[in-house]
Amino acid sequence: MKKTILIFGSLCAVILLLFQFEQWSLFALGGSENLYVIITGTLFLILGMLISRHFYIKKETRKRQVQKSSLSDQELRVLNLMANGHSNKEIAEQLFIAETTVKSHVSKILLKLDARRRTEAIRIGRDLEII
Amino acid sequence: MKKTILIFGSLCAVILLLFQFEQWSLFALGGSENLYVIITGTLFLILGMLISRHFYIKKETRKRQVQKSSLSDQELRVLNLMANGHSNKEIAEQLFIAETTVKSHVSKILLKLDARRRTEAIRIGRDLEII
DNA sequence: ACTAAAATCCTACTTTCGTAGGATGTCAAA
DNA sequence: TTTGACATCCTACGAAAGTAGGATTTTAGT
Repeated sequence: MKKTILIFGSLCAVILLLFQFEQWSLFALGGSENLYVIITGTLFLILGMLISRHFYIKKETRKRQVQKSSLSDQELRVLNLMANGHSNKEIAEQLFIAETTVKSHVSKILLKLDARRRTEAIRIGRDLEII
Repeated sequence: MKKTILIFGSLCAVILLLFQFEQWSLFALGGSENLYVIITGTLFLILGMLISRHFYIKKETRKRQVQKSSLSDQELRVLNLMANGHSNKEIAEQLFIAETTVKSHVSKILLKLDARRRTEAIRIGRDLEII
């Protein structure tokens, strides 16, 4: 939120500066209106692109709401390995535990995240940004 | 390719029209340079946003064409539904095809992406930015 | 028109995943 | 001390997922 306000404030400042520059250029450039128009237009063009870009980037990274999920540390580790495409067996090997234990963890993850499949759990985990 | 040329041509036409409008407004608005500047700037602003937007969209669609070289349209649809956590049965229902067909598609996806599990295929798809 | 790829469907089979329902041990808070 | 969450492991079963090896029909490119 604060970041948004800062960026918006900066943009307003830039706009004001541009207007200042225009007023100055009115005297400086005198009668050559064409050049003046081109410069002003170009500046606004750049500004427009920056603003557009800003909103596009915002749109992509808008889901920043990190919900503290009820997953334990180990469950989170399992979920991450799952999301990396590992099988229960592989996860067991990497965490030095039995495959049955991994299954227990997975079942609890599905329960806690209200998912019916590991792929759904992964999607939910991504949505909650806990992966 | 032809589409690109058409879009680019259209943009050039728009720019030329804008310049035309500027020349006209020089006479029409007379001494009120401030209003003139604001209008011109705004038009360029909009143009800048449109151009920027155009390139952003292009950037996204360019990645989509990388995918087309490997995965077919339907396979891509299946992969996306998979990534959303759907089962083969659910995917079949959503695409109005048989579950066996979905299995065929999934097998080909795994082959093409060199994955051994659907979760791995999802991860690879994300890495390749085709999801 | 011919051809290659895509899309559709199938049977039969193996493997992996997920559930149900336990048991045991640790460790921290009430 | 009791309670509860966490972590570990198990058997047995059913449900998905994935493989192998077909077949047919559309669709798009040369």
